[in-house]
Amino acid sequence: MTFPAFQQEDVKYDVSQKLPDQQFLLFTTKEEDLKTAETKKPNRAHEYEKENTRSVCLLEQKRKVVSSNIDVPPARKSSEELDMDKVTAAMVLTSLSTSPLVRSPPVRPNESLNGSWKEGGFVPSSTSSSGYWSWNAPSDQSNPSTPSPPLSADSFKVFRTPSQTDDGIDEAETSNLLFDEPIPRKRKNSMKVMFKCLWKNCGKVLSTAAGIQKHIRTIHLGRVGESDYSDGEEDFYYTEIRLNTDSVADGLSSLSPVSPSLASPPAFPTQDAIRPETSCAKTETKLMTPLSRSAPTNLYLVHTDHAYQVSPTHNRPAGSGEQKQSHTVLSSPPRVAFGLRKPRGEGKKCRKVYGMENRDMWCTACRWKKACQRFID
DNA sequence: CCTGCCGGGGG
DNA sequence: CCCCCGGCAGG
Repeated sequence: MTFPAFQQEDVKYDVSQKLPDQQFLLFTTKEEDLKTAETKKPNRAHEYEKENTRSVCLLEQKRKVVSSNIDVPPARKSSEELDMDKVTAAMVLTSLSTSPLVRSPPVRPNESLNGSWKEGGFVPSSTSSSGYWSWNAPSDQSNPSTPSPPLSADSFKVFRTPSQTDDGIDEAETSNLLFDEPIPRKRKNSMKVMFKCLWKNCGKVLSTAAGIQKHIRTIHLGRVGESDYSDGEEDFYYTEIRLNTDSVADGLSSLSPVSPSLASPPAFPTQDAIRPETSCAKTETKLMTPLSRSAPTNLYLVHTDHAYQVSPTHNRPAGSGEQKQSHTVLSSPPRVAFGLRKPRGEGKKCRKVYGMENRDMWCTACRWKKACQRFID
């Protein structure tokens, strides 16, 4: 009698906070559907996938709704963050409008060069719950001053004259060498790496990846309780930017068709692409958003991340690959460059797993003779 | 050989 | 879009 109200309140709050978990519900439900369907109609496997994608979108929307409806509990921000915010916001704007952005070649932790992932494939480590984040969290902690995400400097590759394939390899190697250097000696002074929130109408800029992630997590995703937990989603809503504190020379040099010296991105391939599936992977290892794998691999050749800077409005859904393209561009595709096929996955594929007889159990991609989405290497 | 899957084409 | 499949290329 006296506590009903209290309880209600409690529940309400709980629900909203937990919304993200809805995802699992969706999937679970779907799975059941699938199972029942499986016994009847062939071809549902692929529908399952469709649904899956849809679910993700749904979830996405829900989150947005939640984050805007709920008055997100005052996320705790460090005063540092706040200051950064203001001071840099202006800088960012200026720099954005003045020159093309140049991503700092992120200093890659060795692990990423030969870790559990390779060439765009990313195998979530099963040993730790945070495995999916191997690049993100760790690099952040150990390297507070360096950008962690696979960021890229973008554009110049686009200007390169399409040369033969060997060239690509060459470049990749060169890049790798450069990684060892602390930083591309050319222009590193007075460069500040910041992270900008891409959430609609936000544009917050923080100095650390961790900071921006937390920001997104708490403010936009409405995950307040679990400040540590991260399914990687935040990464979709921020991008790295470089602030030139003293000149514009930077922007110019980046435009120069001949500045391979700069193009020294960590061999950090399409890992982002995996991100979308990260959450799913937890429960459903075999499912992932379409394109997540193949798209990025192809796109990084063409993409200039400007589009994304300007219109951070879109969400990750299907085009997951694109969203993060900005980060991926600079990263030199390991040993593959232009027109070269990607190394070909080696893991089991639908065809092998289910056999020709059960073709209808294959993932859509496999059925279409595309890169398998279910058993990613 | 077999197999993954790109590129391209048809509905 | 969704779907197929020729044919190339790695193993």
